[in-house]
Parts: sequence; structure tokens; C-alpha cells
Amino acid sequence: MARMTRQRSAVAELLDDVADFRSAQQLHELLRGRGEGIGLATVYRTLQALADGGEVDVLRTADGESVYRRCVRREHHHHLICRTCGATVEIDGPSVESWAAQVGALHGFADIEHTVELFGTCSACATARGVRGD
Amino acid sequence: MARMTRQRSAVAELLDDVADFRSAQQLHELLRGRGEGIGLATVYRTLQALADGGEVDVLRTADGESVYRRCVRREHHHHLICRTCGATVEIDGPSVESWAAQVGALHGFADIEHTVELFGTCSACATARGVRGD
DNA sequence: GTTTGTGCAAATATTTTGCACTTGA
DNA sequence: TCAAGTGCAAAATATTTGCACAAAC
Repeated sequence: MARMTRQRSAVAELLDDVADFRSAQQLHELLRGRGEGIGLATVYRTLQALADGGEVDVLRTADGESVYRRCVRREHHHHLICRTCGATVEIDGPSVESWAAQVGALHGFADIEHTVELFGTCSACATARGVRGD
Repeated sequence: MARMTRQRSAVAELLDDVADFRSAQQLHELLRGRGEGIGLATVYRTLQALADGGEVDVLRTADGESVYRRCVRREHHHHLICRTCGATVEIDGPSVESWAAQVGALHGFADIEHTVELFGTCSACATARGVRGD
């Protein structure tokens, strides 16, 4: 039910090499750039399978694109993302977990799940901007 | 630069009446149901303008639809959303705010913004499901 | 009267799917 | 072998846009 193919290996390897979130289309272009013969549909199908299996994180950008990234941690966690250069840090926050559960219970909600994403300017980008006086 | 038209009033009124997040398409259908002659494109344009002006909240559903809702509170806040019936509760969480700022600072990030959404099953839906033994 | 807004339909963009062909186990 | 995977192109979905017409100020 999960056959190892040239295409799937290529996607897996690419995800190992790439540090931040990339869209399916970007990943497809990168693969093509590496000389991999792979169709866009296959990239989508592979990413979807990986996401279902919890092997990659999926985020939705503000303009409605799905972006994917290999998850370093196995447990539930969140992201801190630089809004300028896209650098990401994986973080966890026990306090948020418990806060979410509490708030949910307070309003009579069960099975609480939550999405938390932090956006900011990383020190490198802040410095760059400071220098340029932007 | 912002002319008041029949269509815009209709959208504004509808947003006042509707409690939870609705997609542009749903809002358009609701307007048509009310007998308002209004085009889908106009609904999109109007919602976009309202969102730009900070008068409505925009969320992205997991399947890539944008959903809109008039913001009751002026201040920054979050949402608790029933994944079954879509009921929403606006919440605030000082602990999350400070946690976000701390985590950001710890990693050298400035200007931290965050998105936090909680999803759960509201008591009504939990009961309904329990009764059916689903 | 002029400028802004609207409706429609066509264009875009992203993701999904049908189907014949290929390929891994 | 042969079910699972792939590629392509067409379909589906959500949203945007060009343009002629209508309407607000």
C-alpha cells in the first residue's frame, strides 16, 4: 500500500534538503531543476500522503497556497516564522496546550485542537533592515 | 473613495445578522435568498475591502476557502470554533499574548504577531453525536 | 456630469481526478 | 504477475479581472 518509487524518494530527499516551507509547485520546479522527471500531480499526491501520515507540516499562506515542510519533531508543536526571510523555528508551548484545553472546557467544547503560528522578524532581517534604514 | 451602494449596505447588514464565519459564496447565496440582486464578484470585492479596513475577520479553512465574519471586538482576540456546526466564540488570552512575545524574544525575533484558533466540538454537537451513538 | 461601483463572463491559480500506461515487489 | 503508482490533460474549485453599463455624489 506504499510502494517506494523513484518519484517518492526524490520528494523525500528534497524535503530533507530544504529547510523551510515550500509550495507543491515550488517543490515540483526544484525537482525538475534536479533533473527528476516527475509530474506535478505526483508531487501533490505524494505531499498529501506524507501530510496524512504526519510526516510533513502543512500551512496555508495568506494567499491560499498550501506550503509543506518536513517535520523535525514527532510531537505536536508550533512554528515561529520570519515574515521577511521565511526562516522557521519549531517550538512547543505547554502553557498554550493547557490554556487551550481550559478555554475549550470553559465554553463546553470537547476534543480541543488548536493552531498556533507566530510571525515575526528574525534578528538577521531586523539588522539588515536597520542598516539600510528601511 | 467609498461610495455607499445598495449592495454594500446589504453585505454589511447581512454580516450584522450572521453570527459565524461564512464563505463569500455562502454570503452571496444568503443575499440572493433575501432577494438582493448582487453579483458574486461584488460580494468578493466588498468583503475584501472590509477585510482591508479591519472591519471583518478573515480565516482560511483547511480546504482553502476564505471565511468572513464581522468582528465584534475591536481589540485583538482569538476564536473557538465548533468543527461540527461552525458556532464560534470570541475569546482573549493574555497568557498566550505574553507567551508569544516571550518565545519570540527568546529566538531573537521582533514584532511578534500570532494566529491562534481553537477547534472543538460544542456541547450541543457532542450531545447530538452521543445520542446517535455515532 | 464624472467618477466609482456593478454584473457578467472570461481569465487565473491551485489542486484534484479519470484513464491508459508503467513499474515495483 | 498485477495491484499500486505515474503522467498527462481535463475537471473542479475559489477567486480575480476586463469591460460596458449603471448609479452615487
